[in-house]
Amino acid sequence: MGRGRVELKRIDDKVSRQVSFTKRRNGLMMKAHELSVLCDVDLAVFVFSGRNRLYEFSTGDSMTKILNRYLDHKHADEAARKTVREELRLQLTNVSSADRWTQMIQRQLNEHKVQQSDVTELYQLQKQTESVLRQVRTTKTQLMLASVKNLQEEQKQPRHKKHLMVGEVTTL
Amino acid sequence: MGRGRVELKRIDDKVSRQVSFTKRRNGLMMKAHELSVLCDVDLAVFVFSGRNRLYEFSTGDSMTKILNRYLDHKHADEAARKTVREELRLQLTNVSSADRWTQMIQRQLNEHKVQQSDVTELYQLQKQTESVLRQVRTTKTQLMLASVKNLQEEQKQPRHKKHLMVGEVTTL
DNA sequence: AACTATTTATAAGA
DNA sequence: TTCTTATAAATAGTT
Repeated sequence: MGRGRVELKRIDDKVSRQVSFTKRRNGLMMKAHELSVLCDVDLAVFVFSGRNRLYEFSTGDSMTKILNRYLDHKHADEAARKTVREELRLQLTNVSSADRWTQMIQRQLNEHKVQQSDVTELYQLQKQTESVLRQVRTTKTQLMLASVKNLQEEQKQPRHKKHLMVGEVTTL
Repeated sequence: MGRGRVELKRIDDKVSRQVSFTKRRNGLMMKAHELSVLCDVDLAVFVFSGRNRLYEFSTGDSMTKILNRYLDHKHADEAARKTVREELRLQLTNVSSADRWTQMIQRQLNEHKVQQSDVTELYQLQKQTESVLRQVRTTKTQLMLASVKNLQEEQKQPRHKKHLMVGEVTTL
């Protein structure tokens, strides 16, 4: 859909690849949204950029629910994993530390100090919250990438590590 | 991309909806594949049909493995994560100002603890942080609107310390 | 399941 | 980078 014919292989030119990435990523998300609305279905899309950024789209249901649904499909016939899955669902349903954290912050906002502050102060607070958000996103992405890397290595020679350190990602 | 214009709402006719679903689902998967190859990125797409059938695409089938791995390690990491959560909660309890909690969260993220938690949990944290951010923005907007209204009523000159000029509102 | 008339997406160019 | 445009590609309605 452009002036040239598209050959299905990695775009060599870095700039073209980046531009194409942005355009096609937006196109994909739009298509996903249209599909979900027009055909009344649930779906989810994750895209990881080369710069370790996560772009995602999912329908009404939270990503957590969609992932659970996905896992249900994947392991519906694996009895061995049923217990784990149930635990996961319980944990996700229950109030977690993150919930408590949020409630704490919201209480902070609702109580005295912050509401009485002026716009400039709130602007600072917004920036700080955005900063936290970026870190959470980055951490999440790094974790997922670490899983990928670990997986690749494990396919070559099995490890016994229980989990991953983010530091391992840097060599990707 | 067809004879009629597309209106973004659920297709009423069941047959048309099913046909569109098949066509657009295939299109979406194709687009996802092209994006991953052309731009050399990892991605995953899940689509659930109305009959709860799963259609998926992911690069190098890594997403399935990542999620499986996530489940596999859920048990092993549980104990350690619980400790971290409790620690985090205790520290947050003692936080009194917005600055303090922001710094606290950031330190938590920077140290190895939260980074060892799983992706889904971080996703929850992200969503909740976004929720806080929305609340901060709303409060800020309300304050700004109040400031504007105040300015108009006062018909005063240069702003008061806690007020903003109208022109500034749009840039915050 | 094929076929096209059209709309839509996007690769290049400006 | 953002916008414009020529063209390829997707697809809605039809057969």
